[in-house]
Amino acid sequence: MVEVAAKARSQRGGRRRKGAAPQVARRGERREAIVAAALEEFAARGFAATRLDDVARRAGVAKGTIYLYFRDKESLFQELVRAMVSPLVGAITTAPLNDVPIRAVIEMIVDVFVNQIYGTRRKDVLRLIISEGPRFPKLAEFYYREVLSRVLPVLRARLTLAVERGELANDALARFPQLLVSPGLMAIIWSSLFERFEPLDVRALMRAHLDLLFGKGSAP
Amino acid sequence: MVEVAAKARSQRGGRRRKGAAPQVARRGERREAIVAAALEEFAARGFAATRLDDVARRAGVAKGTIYLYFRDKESLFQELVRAMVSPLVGAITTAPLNDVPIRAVIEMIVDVFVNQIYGTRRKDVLRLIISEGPRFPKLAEFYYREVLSRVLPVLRARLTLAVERGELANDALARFPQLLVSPGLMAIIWSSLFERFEPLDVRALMRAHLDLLFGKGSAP
Amino acid sequence: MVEVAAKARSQRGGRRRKGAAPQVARRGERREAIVAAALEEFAARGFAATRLDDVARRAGVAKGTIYLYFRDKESLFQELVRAMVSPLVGAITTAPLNDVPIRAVIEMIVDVFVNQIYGTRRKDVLRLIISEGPRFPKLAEFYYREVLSRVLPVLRARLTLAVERGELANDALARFPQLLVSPGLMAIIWSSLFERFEPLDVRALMRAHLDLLFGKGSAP
Amino acid sequence: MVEVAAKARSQRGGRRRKGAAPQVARRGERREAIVAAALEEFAARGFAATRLDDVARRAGVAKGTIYLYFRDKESLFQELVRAMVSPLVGAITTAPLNDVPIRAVIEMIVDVFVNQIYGTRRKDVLRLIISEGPRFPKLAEFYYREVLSRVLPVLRARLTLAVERGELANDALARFPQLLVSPGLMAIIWSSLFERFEPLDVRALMRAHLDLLFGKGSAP
DNA sequence: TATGAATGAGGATTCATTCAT
DNA sequence: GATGAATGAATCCTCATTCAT
Repeated sequence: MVEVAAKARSQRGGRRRKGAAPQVARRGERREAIVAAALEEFAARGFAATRLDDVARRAGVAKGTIYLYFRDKESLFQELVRAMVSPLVGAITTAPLNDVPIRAVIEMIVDVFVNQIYGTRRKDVLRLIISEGPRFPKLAEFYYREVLSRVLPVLRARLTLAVERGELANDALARFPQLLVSPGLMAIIWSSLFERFEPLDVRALMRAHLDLLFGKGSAP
Repeated sequence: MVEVAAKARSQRGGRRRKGAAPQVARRGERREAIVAAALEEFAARGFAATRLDDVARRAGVAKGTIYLYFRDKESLFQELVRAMVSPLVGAITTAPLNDVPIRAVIEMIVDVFVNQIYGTRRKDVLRLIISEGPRFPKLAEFYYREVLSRVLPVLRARLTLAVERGELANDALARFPQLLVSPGLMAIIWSSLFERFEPLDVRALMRAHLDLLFGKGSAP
Repeated sequence: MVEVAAKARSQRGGRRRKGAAPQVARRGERREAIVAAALEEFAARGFAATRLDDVARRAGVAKGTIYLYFRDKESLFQELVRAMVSPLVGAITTAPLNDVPIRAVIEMIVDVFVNQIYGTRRKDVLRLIISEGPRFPKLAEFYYREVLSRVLPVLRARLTLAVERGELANDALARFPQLLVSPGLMAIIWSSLFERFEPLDVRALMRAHLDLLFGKGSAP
Repeated sequence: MVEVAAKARSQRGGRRRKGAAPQVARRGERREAIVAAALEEFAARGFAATRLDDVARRAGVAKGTIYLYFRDKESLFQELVRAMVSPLVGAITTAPLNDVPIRAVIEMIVDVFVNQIYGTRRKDVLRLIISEGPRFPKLAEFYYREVLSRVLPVLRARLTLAVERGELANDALARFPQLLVSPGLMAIIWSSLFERFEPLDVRALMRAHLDLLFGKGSAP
């Protein structure tokens, strides 16, 4: 807003509004600040127990401001999830999977999970989907439509190809690609519940998972 | 004006039986009815969004009656989880695992999961632990203490033995027994979120999981 | 069934102005309106039997508004008492008592009681302290600390001086300054209980009290 | 009840009711136990904050039993006060006051206050009348009718006689007999609020009060 | 008579949402 | 646009009162 205002002033000799507090700049940034704050709060308390008051405070805006960007609490929640989930889909679906050995494909997926999800806020988003999904059918639907219905077929196709090519010993993974990612799910849930009692080394867990799939020591 | 207040406040008090709601007889049954109703409601709405009013109505008791059996909403929730989880532990930890081939052990575990958890209300309880655990540290602790810290070591020991005996090709499972059950977790979560878009055949999923672990067609 | 809960719970939220209730303008005035309304209600019904709903209605604000100004019912009650009591202390403790004849001092005290307490809302506040004090130890402590522990020593000192100067026939008052004000207490209690059966003329009562202390007809 | 039952059995060969817990004996005693328990609780918490549950527990009876003896909470409260207050009235109104010097009369009153009221549970009853009276018009009326309207005229008559006889220097007390007892009121209230900060010696206070009325050292 | 489990109206408190400024 | 004071519906929990046993 500061920059915008300056530009406006030079263009038409305008005047800045009286005594405004230091504001987050342009509209987009404000929205992002709210989304970021909301993620923190929703992740920490869940949907129902999160107070918009706290979201506003954390975002550095007034409570009413949230309603300038989102219809209501539920919209904020759903848009937050959408905003965090969407960017991820493209990466996987557009990668040229067929020209790469299946093990490399799977290791790439594991890598993406560890680095792009588990190591980031997206982990919290996934946890929110798991926790709150049953109460937000639209959310589950969105996730299924935007993510699963795009990623799973691609994955299934590549895995089926791998079976046909003899890259995989059997068709278990091809029929249930979910088995590929279930350890990731486990890691997310474990960390949110039992980390303090018994930490879980995700990388080691995922490597062990690969060992199970391909046999320990197989060349990558 | 002064005079009416005290009298007015004394006008409370209940009446019995509104002529509906199947009355449960003894104390134990009533408690169970409340727990059962609470499980339904908590599973459907989550902890925060569940109204004790609804629990009471579903249990066929008055709102106040719940408080004769449970200190408050949180106690009801936690005791509900405990009551559902506790009975399961004994079965696994006391089984004579060492005298049985590892594949049989694992198939038994899969069986228990499918029949004693996935096919019952315990599935919902597990989902509740996953969803609400982060907000109820005591619950996560309880589950870790009562279930994981008992079951995992036993499992780990048996899997380690299997590695030593050459029953397993590598130590991945022994180091991360979580990998054994992660498909179960996946199934629970999938069913709660995506069942309506794409049903998941748990038995087939678990069989595929076994295929991955032991190779398809290996003798059971 | 699962789907409706979250949405339903979001349907809350207020609307403004129901087209009645005199709206109070600034923040300070609103707070005062609440305090004034609370005093009326607490005085009429006592702490426990007072409904914040009624306080809000009387103050012309919504129930929730009270919580913008006071943490809870108890805070409202205690702050109300403090706000009414505090202003009074200064007057007495700063008066130059030693340069005035003891009779004048005592008559001033009687005057202050009759005009600043008995003839005002402070009478109700005192009655509240008497009635509710045993249940609000903090309140009794506050009153002792802010009022009694300041006023009594000053009074005692002046009365002791009066004995030494021969202004008083004996040291009864100096040792128990409470005797000086006990008729005032009696008046407050009598009026709250028996006014309708037998009105009590406070001024006459206090004059009779003075007659007892100094002998009737003594020069003022 | 044990004795009664034994007698009954010997008289008509009766049988005791099955498995009764050890009970407070005859009806009157039970009622008294309830009243005694109620006094403790009401004195400690006030009318509104007292739970009949606690009264029942303290009395060693079931909650429902209270309703066999008293219509409701308010009745219990009022009857409790009545039961404690009534016995006291006779003593004062029937004493042959006219044949005794006024100082002896007053000292007797002070004595009765110290020993029969301040030193007993009646102190608590008086405090309850003071605290709760405004909310229980019937109670205030009862007290006025049963106590004040009987005692005050007698007292006033004797004090007037004392004035006429020259036993008293002026008519202050005769016109406001309340002045005679206001220190007692003060003592009750002080003890309930400020005892822990500054104990009050009632006997000394009342003696000082007498000193004020009659001059220190006057022969009793 | 006595019991105490059950009832459900009542009231304190919270917080999503609105809207005057 | 931005603010945040105000609103009031919603819900937890209490406890006087009832009544089946």
